[in-house]
This record gives sequence, structure tokens and C-alpha cells, in this order.
Amino acid sequence: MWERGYASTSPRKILDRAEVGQGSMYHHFGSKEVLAAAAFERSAAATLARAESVLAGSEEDAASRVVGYLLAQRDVLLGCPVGRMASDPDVLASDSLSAILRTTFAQVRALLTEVIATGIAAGGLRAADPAELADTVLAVVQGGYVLARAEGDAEPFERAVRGAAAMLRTDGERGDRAKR
Amino acid sequence: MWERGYASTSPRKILDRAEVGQGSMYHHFGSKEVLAAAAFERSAAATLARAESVLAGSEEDAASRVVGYLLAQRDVLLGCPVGRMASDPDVLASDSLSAILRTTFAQVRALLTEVIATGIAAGGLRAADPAELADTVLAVVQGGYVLARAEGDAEPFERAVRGAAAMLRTDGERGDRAKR
DNA sequence: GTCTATAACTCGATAGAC
DNA sequence: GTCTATCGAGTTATAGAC
Repeated sequence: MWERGYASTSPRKILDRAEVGQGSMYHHFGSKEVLAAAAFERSAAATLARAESVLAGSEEDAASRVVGYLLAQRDVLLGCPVGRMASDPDVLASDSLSAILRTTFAQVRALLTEVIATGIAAGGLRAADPAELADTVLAVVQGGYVLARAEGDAEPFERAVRGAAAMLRTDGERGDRAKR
Repeated sequence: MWERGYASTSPRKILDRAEVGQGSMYHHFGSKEVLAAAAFERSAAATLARAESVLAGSEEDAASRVVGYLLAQRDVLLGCPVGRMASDPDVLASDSLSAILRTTFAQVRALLTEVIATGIAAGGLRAADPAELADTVLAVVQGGYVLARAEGDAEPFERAVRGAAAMLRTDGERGDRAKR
């Protein structure tokens, strides 16, 4: 589902990949939606964990952690395992699936807001509303995925996050120092 | 298709909305893909025209035009009529549809790059690579749509673009002056 | 617990009357 | 140029043997 999205991933394709019969799947999961919720919950937890490991580390200063989140390695052309789901009408129509989407974004947003506020206080990031900047950072990453997939090329993503890093840091030119 | 995406918009739904029979549609368009290309070309042209009207205006200074693009009114919860298509595997698999996607983004990117370069030279925008910042601006908007749709609420979009405007302008605090 | 078979439906597309 | 009827394939889900 990470590869093809929710609607485009039919039970048939899942069964072929898993090399089991229909019965097995419907024995363990009541429906495609329940299966998707289990899979999505897993990948969302993994995504959140990686965000936490970059943002909550205590070795680097707050500004470098925010920039590190922007510049972190990602499977750009596959798309974000979380954000990708937001474009599927079937996902938004499902309470269980859209709930995972909302809570995961809310958790990363909260983390980012806190680290950004710390970074502004310490002087490494430019002064502005931390809540707004947290959504700006989230949007740059999510939008970078969109641009890269549209182009079939990771470059637009890389340009977008480098530009954002340069804008955020008070020493703009060294904005990409942290992870490169 | 703007409302539901390409894959999720079946010929049946189009015919119901248009109040015509199957025959009419297949008389004028060879396939769903051809129909979608015609519709997509229209909405992409309209989207590009609105971007041009904000970015290519000569009354405001370059920095205000970039901020104006960020803060322009949009149907946030519907999603970007162009960017929305990038998340559909069927669209990316179609040469005719993905070509519209690529060229439209390329055109807005070129416009943005030029205006941003002018704005940096004039001192209204912070100094950085204009090509990177152009993708940053595009990504903030596209990502803002993703966040807003995930939440079912336009607020994350508004925060993201306001944060970006504040970061871009040399007088960050008044970044949202242009259009509010 | 897993399998095959199949139900009930929708998909995109075509046929042929009018 | 538009209509209704229908095709074959694929969808999500269920039935029932093993």
C-alpha cells in the first residue's frame, strides 16, 4: 500500500505478494480496510519513530535537529508512507484510516513545534511563530514528495528542503551543514 | 476529477453528473484517459494563469508578489487541481497525463525562480539560491494541501504559508502584509 | 487456518438501434 | 450524435471443503 496507495492495492495483489489464499487474509482481517489500518498503523509508527530519533536527540542543538529532519534520507520517489494516504478519497472516507493520518501528523507537528521554539530561543533559527514554522517544515517535506513524484525525479524534493533549511537558519548559507 | 482524483472518477459518475449517456462520451472522447487529459489541461491552464496573474504583475515589488502567491485564496480542502494528480499511480503511468503535470510545475517553477531572484536582488527576500527557494515555495503550497486534506481543515495550510512568508521576507514579521 | 470457488458488483469500453 | 444493452475483466467479500 505504500507503493501503490490504498484504493489501488487490491486484495488479489496482496495475496499474490504474500503467497497465501483469500481465506487466510479474511480469516485474520475482517476486511481490506482492517488490513490496511493494521499496515498503516505500522508504517505510521515507524515514520514517527524516525522523526523522533532525529528531532528528540540531545546531542545536536535544536536548529540542527530541525534542519536534520528536513535533510534526512527518504524514499522520495515512493512517497511518504503517511502523507501519501491523504490523497486517497477512500482513506479520508474511512474513520479508522483517516484517524491514523491525523494523529501521526499531530504528533510530528507537536515535536517540531517544541524543537523549533527551542531553536528560536537559542538563536539558531529565525524568530517567527513556532506553530506556523512547524507546519511550514511539514509542508515542505510533504510538498517535496508531491513535486518529486510529479517529476519522477528526487531533485525537486532536495531543492525544496535545502531552500527551507537555508531560510530557517540564522546563518542561512550553512543551513545544509548538519547532514551532508 | 478535481474533486475525486482520476482513478476514483468512473465514467459512470461523469455521465450521471453530465446527464448524458455512455455513447455521447465515447463519441467525443476515445477513452477515459483522453477525456481526463482534456479536463486536466483546462484546469492546469487555469491554475497557471492564476499563478501568472499574481507573480507577473508589475504593480507590487517582487517580494510581495512571492508572498502574494503563497497567501493567495485557494480551495484548500479540494486540493490543488494539478498537484492532486501526482498521487495517482494511474496518472503517473499515463504519458499524456503526467506530461501535463510536469510542464505545469515547470512553468510555475520558472516564474517563481525569476521573481524570487528579482526579490533577492532588490533586498525584499533573504539571500539564497532562487531555484531552491522556488521549489520550497511550491512545496509549501503542495504540502499545505496535503496537511489540510489529512486534517479536513484548512488551518494547517494557512499556518504553513504564513510561516513560509515570514521566513522569506527580510522583514519577517510583516510577511503577511501583502494580501491580508 | 488455509484453500478453491464463486457471489454480487463496478470498471472501462463496445455494439448497434434510432 | 445520442441512446440502451451488453461485454469481459477485475473488485471486495463470502461459502464451504479440507
